[in-house]
Amino acid sequence: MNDNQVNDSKYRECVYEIVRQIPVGRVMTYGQIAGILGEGYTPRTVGFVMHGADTKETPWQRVINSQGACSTGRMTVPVNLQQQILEAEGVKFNEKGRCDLNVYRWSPEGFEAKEEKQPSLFG
DNA sequence: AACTTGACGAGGG
DNA sequence: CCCCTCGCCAAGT
Repeated sequence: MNDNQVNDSKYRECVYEIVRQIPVGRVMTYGQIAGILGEGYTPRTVGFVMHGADTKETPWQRVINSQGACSTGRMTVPVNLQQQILEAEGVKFNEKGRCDLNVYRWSPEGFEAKEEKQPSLFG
């Protein structure tokens, strides 16, 4: 019996599912993922869940904070490792360690609707 | 069962 | 623009 423990990590799986869909050169914020999952999910918990992500199966580096910066801080990984990986994927960071979310922020299909300019439906 | 911690976000000064 | 505070919820002790 070793396949029943997967059922317990259902909460985390939802987060990983979205993160794995982030294409190369793109990023998402913790709050954005929390907003998509909604029920019981908050930026705080998403970050906590991401902390347990598999570095070989989940592109954890593509998840950054709302400021467009890496929040890893002084975690188990070397300083700014996340930023280094993203830069290798094509994401540009400024000297403040922040990138332009208006350019790199990505959303899964069905959740990108936010500023859809209606082509003058009646005029 | 209760308290504390944590890869966050928004608001106020 | 930077710093501080409150809210938010899961997991560890």
